[in-house]
Amino acid sequence: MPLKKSSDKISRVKPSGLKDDSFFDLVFEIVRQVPKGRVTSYGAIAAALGTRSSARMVGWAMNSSHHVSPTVPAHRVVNRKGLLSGKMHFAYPEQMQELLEKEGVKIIDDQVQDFEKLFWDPVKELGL
DNA sequence: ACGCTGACTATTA
DNA sequence: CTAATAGCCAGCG
Repeated sequence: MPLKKSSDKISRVKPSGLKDDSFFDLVFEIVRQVPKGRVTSYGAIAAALGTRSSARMVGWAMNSSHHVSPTVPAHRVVNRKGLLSGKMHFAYPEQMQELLEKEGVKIIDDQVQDFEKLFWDPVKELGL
């Protein structure tokens, strides 16, 4: 892969307004690849990046996804139980469920129905 | 600079 | 099955 060593250490800094080529961008790319009407989990994304234990950072990355373009379908990312744990971080909590249902995903009491069937595993689908 | 928090998960009891 | 605990690491007071 083309490496850009502008410094002796890996860049994790955030130069004023400039996007960083860290973990965060990788998360966004994977989330954008989630097919419509499917969902995935934070842990699955973290695992695809090789940082299974850092599932929390995936959620944190989602938090940054708001000011990233193109739009990141963060509503397709739920926790491992299929619960819409991140719904309260959207513009308004019901938005996440609305978007999912619009894509054909059934949700009852913040729980994705047929979660295992709709689950899209990036590790498996991307062949990692 | 230190400590707490958090859109999580795997492990253990 | 549920409940409690540890690990994870970037941001914020």
